[in-house]
Amino acid sequence: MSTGPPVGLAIVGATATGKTGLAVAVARRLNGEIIGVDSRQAYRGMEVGTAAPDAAELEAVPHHGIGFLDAVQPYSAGDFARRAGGWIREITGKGRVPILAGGTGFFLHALTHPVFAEPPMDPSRRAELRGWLGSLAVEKARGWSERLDPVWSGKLAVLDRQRAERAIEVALLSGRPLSWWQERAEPAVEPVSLMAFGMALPPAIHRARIRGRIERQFETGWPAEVEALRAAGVPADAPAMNAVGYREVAAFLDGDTGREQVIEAIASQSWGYARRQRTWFRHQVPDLRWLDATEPIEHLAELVEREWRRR
RNA sequence: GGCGCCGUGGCCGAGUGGUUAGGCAGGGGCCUGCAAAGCCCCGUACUCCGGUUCGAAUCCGGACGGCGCCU
Repeated sequence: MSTGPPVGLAIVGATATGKTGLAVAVARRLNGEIIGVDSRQAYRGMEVGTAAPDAAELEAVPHHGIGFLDAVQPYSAGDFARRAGGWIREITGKGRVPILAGGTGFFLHALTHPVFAEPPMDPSRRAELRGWLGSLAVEKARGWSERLDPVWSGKLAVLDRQRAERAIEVALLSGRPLSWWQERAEPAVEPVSLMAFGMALPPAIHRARIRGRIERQFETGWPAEVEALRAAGVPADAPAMNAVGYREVAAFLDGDTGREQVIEAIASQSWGYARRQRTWFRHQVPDLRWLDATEPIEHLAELVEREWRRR
């Protein structure tokens, strides 16, 4: 992946393919530490719903990037890349092996193919701008984006709202179009080279695992977790709250939908997410070595260990 | 056995002589800081066999299947 000898391992794949377990097993063999590449497990108080590493796993191997943010704090690809860069240096400095594990492909990408160093943008102006943009019709936003940054706006087959707004924001707040920054600005971090493995599962088995996991999550306190987040005053539109299932569990708590129905809905959401992940890894991570995730974890860990040592 | 109603793509469901309904499910894809997010694309189906017609999923007849009622 990227140029140069790999400084660490990456274990990626769609949800519920067993990344966490494999990462821990590999870390034990290689004297490694794990860096969570997960935009939602990064939040505190969402352990159950995001299927974050459990206490035993956290104790067995040092983890970074897991459960360290409040639900209201934003977490972006750039944030991740900067932090991960630091964690990697720290781990490597101890003579240990960094193992990047998780399903947020874009975050990993921001590390191997760094995003540009973003100029500072006034937060209050930004908030104000966002408010205004939110009230715009998509076509309007698209129009502004095209005017402020025709280069960027012409790149995508279809300019969606999120990206149009981003282009407008950067152009207005930084004084330069997004495409300018992308082309000329310094990268946010030094590119990192990793040896990447992907966990793959046949569809039927994968679906069954997803389904089973959701049921387990319900049994191990997902509803209570959502209850606690609400009690803590976390608003429904907090950055962390659009994680798969949280809205559904909230509806369940309110008595709007039955348990079976909610589980069904979450399974369907998760499957859609898993598909997007698969597509991403398939196309965005070159030299990804696919692993048959139906194999026993220790067997896979041994395989990864061998590959790593041979590097 | 008789009478009536119905038979649309994986499912649901409009249409009723000549344009791709639509929804769900499923699949493929995009992605330079909201990424567990956001977004794009993909199915010519009408139970079967005859007939009427320039033309039928749509009309007529029959077969088969389902449902209901009757004897």
